[in-house]
Amino acid sequence: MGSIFQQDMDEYLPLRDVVFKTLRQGILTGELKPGERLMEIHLANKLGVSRTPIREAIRKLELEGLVTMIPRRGAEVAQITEKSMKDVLEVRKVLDNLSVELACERITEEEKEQLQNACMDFEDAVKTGDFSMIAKTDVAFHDIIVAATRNIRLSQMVNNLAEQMYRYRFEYIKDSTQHNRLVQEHKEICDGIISGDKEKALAAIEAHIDNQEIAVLNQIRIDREKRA
Amino acid sequence: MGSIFQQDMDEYLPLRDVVFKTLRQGILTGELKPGERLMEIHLANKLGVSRTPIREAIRKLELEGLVTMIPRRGAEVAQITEKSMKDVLEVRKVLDNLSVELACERITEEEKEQLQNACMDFEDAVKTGDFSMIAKTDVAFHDIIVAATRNIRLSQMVNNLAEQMYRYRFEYIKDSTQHNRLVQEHKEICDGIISGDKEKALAAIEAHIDNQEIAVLNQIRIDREKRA
DNA sequence: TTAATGTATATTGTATACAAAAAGCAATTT
DNA sequence: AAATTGCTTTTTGTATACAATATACATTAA
Repeated sequence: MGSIFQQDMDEYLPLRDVVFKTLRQGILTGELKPGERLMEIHLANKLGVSRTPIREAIRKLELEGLVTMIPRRGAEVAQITEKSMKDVLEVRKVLDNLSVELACERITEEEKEQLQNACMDFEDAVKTGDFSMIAKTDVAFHDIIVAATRNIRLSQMVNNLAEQMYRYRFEYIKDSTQHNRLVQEHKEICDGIISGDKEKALAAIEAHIDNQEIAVLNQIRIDREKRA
Repeated sequence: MGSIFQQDMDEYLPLRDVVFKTLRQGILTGELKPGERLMEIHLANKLGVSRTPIREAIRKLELEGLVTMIPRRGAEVAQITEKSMKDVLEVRKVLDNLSVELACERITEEEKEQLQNACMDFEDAVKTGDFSMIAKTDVAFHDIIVAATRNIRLSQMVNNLAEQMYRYRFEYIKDSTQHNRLVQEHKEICDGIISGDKEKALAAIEAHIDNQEIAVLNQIRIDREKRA
């Protein structure tokens, strides 16, 4: 009994969180472009809520670094510059290394299975060529790794940093010449963690991030040239 | 000319930010205790503002990890557990290492001077025994190091992590048997960075954090025993 | 034409009002 | 005595109203 009620309870989310997720999604997919102003009344009308939840959502996005506040002028979608992305990557490298290291030490047998499956799901998604599926299975794979660290704060921080780059991920994923390499990198990370071979896993994750760095910085330069 | 106007402009802060800083300060100093509920009307009356800025400040504290939200029940000051502190420290270690490493590479001559001065200020503060002065000069010292990394995001993250431990810092600083060691550690970090000797600086910062870890975890156990 | 000024409009900042849910408590029942 | 029910109070969640500021645009003067 009680299943429907329980379900209803679980599904309850304050509007501010719904708005928060919606706006974040919009920023990460590029629907809301860097520099675009986030005007409260406009958003409120669009989402069918009042200004209050909009404002509270913006406060959180502000701390996440996805929007920039200008006092008495409001919020705008944060610009992505080469510098800001290099800053993110500089931190991400050490935190991803830490994640993999801890995951090697702390992963459970159950999670090993999940990781193996996620790795295969990603491979399948790449084969189908469905971009949104590729993106989804990629996130799922990395989520299992950070969860295996047993460190919630680390998970949050790594996710937040990864998020900053999701804004470029579509371009990255669309480049199908990279696909085989991506699958190969995932497999090596997966093998390394499952076999507890830290060195192998670390080398693989480092290569993985380095390649992302090249792709993202390249994309930024392309975007800049387009504008110029 | 225009100096007063300019000053007024600089001093403008939305109430939400004033409230944010006030509440954060309250949490870090322990005036607001872990588990204590943050009731909006009560805080609004106490600070002489309406609920709106209070709510927006709480949204930010939520993302900083200083308050915990319970839907339809409101916010409370986040509990500090041994686990949560170990999580923080695990991340802090690698980010502090990164900070020192980058600072070694990127610090300017001007900053070297500032660092040297900050190091001496800290020594002086310790000699006087003024706790709030010790805390202040300690923060100033570390601020110079993170600023020297030229990585704003890293700075924010390190500061946020350090913040989590400020909640215990007073106990730590009060223990005067530690003072000489603290000064010594600061000196070694300072020397290492100024001379560009990464290994020395890294060894020193690691020892510094390790000692803080011992002190903080110890304090948590003491607090727990008090409660029991 | 450019710069400056004034006015209207749009937008944020803050306060308040109203609705919905949770918590506390007393009366009642078992 | 313990549990349950219903009522009251408190508190959050959301919407709206009002005030202060910034922006845009037209008008005027140099």
